[in-house]
Amino acid sequence: MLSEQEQIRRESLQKIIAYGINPYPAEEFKTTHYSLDILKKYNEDEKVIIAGRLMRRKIQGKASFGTLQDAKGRIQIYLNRDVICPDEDKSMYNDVFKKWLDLGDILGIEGKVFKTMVGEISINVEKIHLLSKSLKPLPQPKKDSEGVTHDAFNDPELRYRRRYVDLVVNDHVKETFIKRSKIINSMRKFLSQKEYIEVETPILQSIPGGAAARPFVTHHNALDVPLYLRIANELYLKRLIVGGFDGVYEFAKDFRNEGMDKTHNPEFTQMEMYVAYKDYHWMMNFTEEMLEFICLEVLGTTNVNIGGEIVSFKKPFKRISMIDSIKEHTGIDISKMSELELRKTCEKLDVATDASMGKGKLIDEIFGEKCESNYIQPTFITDYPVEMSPLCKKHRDNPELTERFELMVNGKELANAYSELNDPIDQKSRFEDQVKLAEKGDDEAMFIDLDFIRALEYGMPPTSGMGIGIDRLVMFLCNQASIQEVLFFPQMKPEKWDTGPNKNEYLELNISETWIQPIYESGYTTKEILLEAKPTAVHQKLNGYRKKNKLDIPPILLEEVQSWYN
RNA sequence: GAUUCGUUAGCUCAGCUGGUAGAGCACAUCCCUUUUAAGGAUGGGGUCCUGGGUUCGAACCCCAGACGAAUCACCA
Repeated sequence: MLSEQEQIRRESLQKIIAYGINPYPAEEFKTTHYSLDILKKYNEDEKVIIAGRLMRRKIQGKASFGTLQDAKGRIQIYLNRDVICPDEDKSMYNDVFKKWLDLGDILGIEGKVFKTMVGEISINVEKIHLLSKSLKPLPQPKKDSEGVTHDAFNDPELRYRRRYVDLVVNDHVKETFIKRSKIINSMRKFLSQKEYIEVETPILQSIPGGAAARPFVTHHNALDVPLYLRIANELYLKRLIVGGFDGVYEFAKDFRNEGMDKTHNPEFTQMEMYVAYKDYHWMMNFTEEMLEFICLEVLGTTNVNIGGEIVSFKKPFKRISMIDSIKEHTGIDISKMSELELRKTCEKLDVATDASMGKGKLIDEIFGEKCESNYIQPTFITDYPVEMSPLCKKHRDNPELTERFELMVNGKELANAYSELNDPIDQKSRFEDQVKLAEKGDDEAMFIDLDFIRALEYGMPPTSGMGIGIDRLVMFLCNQASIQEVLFFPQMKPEKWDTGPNKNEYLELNISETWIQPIYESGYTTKEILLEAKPTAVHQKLNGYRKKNKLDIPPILLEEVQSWYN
């Protein structure tokens, strides 16, 4: 059922076609300017051609004002009847513009630049072209002279499901996504300046490796094998290092079949990179250099407002080992503790544990509970317990630790990096430990990837690798608290659509075509629902519907309704 | 997964103690040749998320469900 406004727009569409205008023309429309160009450089009487969406219209007799919104901004247009229609025939203004065009229509405008009496740069329209008719009314937020928005389009569900509307109507949304693009470009520029190679690796993987997470499963028909959407691309990028590239990186969509919240979406973007002959100390320097570069290039400053805190991305960032961090925040030195002592410490600190947790997991819990959220300013946390990191090289000074760092910003993980494990024998035994975890029921334990082991057996140079969450980085640099604000189309439950009546079902009952839609619209959406109702009630409801919608058909007779029930 | 909140016109939202469904913008008609959030006048527009229940009577109370948001838990 169309709303009144939608019906009116469809009627206007018909009138436009009857008048001889194609509402959806095929031809290229050549523009000379963007709105922004005209506003930036005022050239009185300059002839311009622009295209965009009509966002405001104010008709005042023979003159009208409007606002045209294009990809770069908005500009006011002025229409005078006798300028648009210099001849006798005034229908282009009186009918087409005033009656049949609507807010939201895409128009091409030819005219001359001028300033109104109030001094606003505008276009005096000489010719108007309909480029696409809009059949659904847009929300109409208004900004007042103090910059306060009234009637903002701000229902999150509508905004995410109809992002196209959100983008048309909410300027700041577009800005966020433009900035996202700039951040990614800037990172790519930085990596490419180092002469690393941008690569692409499989998204469909038969063994989902490189991280601890539950995968999405799919099936390949021709090969008749299960395939997984990648949870990471780490193992493939390392194979390329084996193959002799010194530096590779990939901007990768990864997929994890886990819970969603304001920092997690089932598909998300990571940039992973691997560089041969480096270690995690080198990678820390590299990471802070890269982030500083991006901030300066995109924002022009290293001071970033994140949720009201000023966070400085000026290098160097603070570095602290996990054990020292725990010492700093709890006053307890856990470095020499046994598993039992750690468990007691957890109890004392009120950190929840369970029996399956090993030494490493216990340490990680303490850190997660007591330390992590304190790191607002960028901080490298280094030297994680070995159980947590099956793909990471053991620490050169302490075999219980690994050469790993995570970069914490605003209490959240932004990046994760290792001195990569390149000892195939050690790697195999770490994978086997994961298999044992899986057998114990850990559904996030890693799969064993024998081909990856084989690759390491051919020899991988010492390498450092790093992954950085692009969505989170964008959230930080755009000061957005929710991942949904930095993804065009965040994951949502599928929308339910009213697909209309199943006609055959009604025809089976000998119901005439003309009454099917009214029956459906009256709430009898299936045969079963209709047959459960009383014929007299249906009869009344249908004639009520006929009257209300002013249907041009005779009222239905009770006998006819009753005949459906026999 | 738990708890809380929300769902009323195209959009943003009111709607008291259960008693005929409201406003602003948008839309339509008429008037108006430079408006600045929205010139003036008049008018049309509703599956009050869905399904049950209570009641003489439900947008409102009760039960179940759908969708969304926040917090927490789980998870990187």
